[in-house]
Parts: sequence; structure tokens; C-alpha cells
Amino acid sequence: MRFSKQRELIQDIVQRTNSHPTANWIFNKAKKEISNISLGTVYRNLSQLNKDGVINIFYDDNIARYDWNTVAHDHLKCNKCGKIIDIKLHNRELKKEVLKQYKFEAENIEITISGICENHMNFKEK
Amino acid sequence: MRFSKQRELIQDIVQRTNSHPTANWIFNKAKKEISNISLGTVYRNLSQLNKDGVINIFYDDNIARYDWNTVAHDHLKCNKCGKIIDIKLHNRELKKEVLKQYKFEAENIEITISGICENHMNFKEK
DNA sequence: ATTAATGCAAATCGTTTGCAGCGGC
DNA sequence: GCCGCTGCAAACGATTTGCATTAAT
Repeated sequence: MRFSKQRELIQDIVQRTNSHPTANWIFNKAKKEISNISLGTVYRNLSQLNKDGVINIFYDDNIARYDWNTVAHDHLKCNKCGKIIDIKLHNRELKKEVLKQYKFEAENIEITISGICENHMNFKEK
Repeated sequence: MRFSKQRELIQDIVQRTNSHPTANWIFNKAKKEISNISLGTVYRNLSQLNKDGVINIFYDDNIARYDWNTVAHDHLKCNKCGKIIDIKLHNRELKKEVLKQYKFEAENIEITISGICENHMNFKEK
């Protein structure tokens, strides 16, 4: 076996959700399959999977969230329900603008937009 | 006196730097003026100042940073030296695009760009 | 005298780490 | 037998909180 079953389980859990889970959420999910799995193992594997480029880490306020989507992308965060939605905004002009205006060589652009998602706009409340 | 001298000192410290300080940095600075000030007081006042709209909080990875600039703006973060630079990017089109394409009502847009700052570009290394 | 804010220490939360033991080659 | 990975528990860093005391009106 190439990888431990713990590692494979953790990778699967992250890759099977769009919910941008926290380590603790993943831990609870994992316990259903391997009841004595430890939180340390979850963190160690998440960190390793990230180093290997298999999954992505980002921070929502001060807590880590994990994402199967390793391609650079952006997030919409609903202030009503907390849901985080993946989106892709084009930013070619942004890199150029930043280089010209601030002499800063952009490597990574992360746009986080908070507001109200479709399901929670006032006029749609049931 | 309207506010405690601790609160006034903390507000002053935040407003007199462009370094986006952490609570601990502020605490150390404050101790030079009020040697027995406590870290709890620093946190309590930073949180209150933020609620009052006097200062801003944002998170750099998983640690809180405080900013005198309460107007929505963006950040450049240098991967070499860690410096965070305030910038203002225009985003009128972004709000429109997000509403049209994702039916999401954007309230706040935060763009964080990481890369290499002017002082740390290769060809400028001394 | 009342009320808010303080210093201090303990508690909490998310995360990391040391270590002895186990599993697969 | 070796080496990597595990579970467990203790340690850690940032932040919050309970409480008895102090400061301001």
C-alpha cells in the first residue's frame, strides 16, 4: 500500500466536499470510518497533502480551511449563512496594474468578497 | 477624562504606524509607556476600538493585525520580507460582475496580493 | 456609591510536537 | 530490522474571560 489508510481517507473527505471544511470537521467525518483516528494525524496529513500540492489551505478569519481546488481562485462569503462559494475572476489587468503602479511583482491574487448570497437576499426570504 | 489612558495609548499606537501591527507588538510598545499594562487590556481595547469603527482588524494567515485605515482597501504582501502595503484598487466592475454572474450582492471586497516587493526583486538584490 | 475599566491568572481554541509503539516492506 | 506513520497526551501561541481591585465621576 502506497499511503496509509488514514491519509487516503483524509484526502477523500476533502475531495468529496465543496464546503471548505475545517480540520475539526474533517476529523469528525474521519472518525466515522476510523473510530480511533487522532486529530494530530488529521493535521499532519492535511499539512502533508498541502505540501504535495494535492489540496489547498486558506484562512477564514483565523481558522484554517481546506479545499480540494488547488487552482488559484476566489471566494464569495455570505454574511448571513457563512457559506463560502468558489468563483474565478479574471485578474490579468490587476497584475499589470500592480506592477506598473506599485512596482510589485504579483504572484498570487486572492479576492474575497463578502456580502449576501442568492438564498439570503431580502426579497427572497420566505 | 473621556477614555482610560490605556485606551488612548492603544489607539495612538495603532494610528501612528503603517506596519499593521499584531496585538503583541502593540502590547510591547504600550509597556514602554504604562509598564504594568496587561495583554488582556490591550485585546479588550483593540476589540472595542474596532467595534466603534475607530480601527480595523484583518487576519494575516491566522493572526490578527490592526490597521488605523478603516476605509475599504487592499493589501500587497511581500513573500520575502513579510511587509504588508496598503493599496486601493478600483472594483466597481467587480461588484457588478459578481451580481450578474453569481447573483451575489457584494458588500465588501478584499484583495490580497502576494508577491515580491520593489526592494526584494532579484535584480535589485545587493 | 455606582459604574466602567483595569491587572492578573486561568481558561479556551486551534494547532503542533515528542514519544513510544505499530505496520508494511 | 528498518522506517514511516500512528495514537495519545502534553505543549504551544493567540486570544478570551472571571474575578477582585482600582479609577473616574
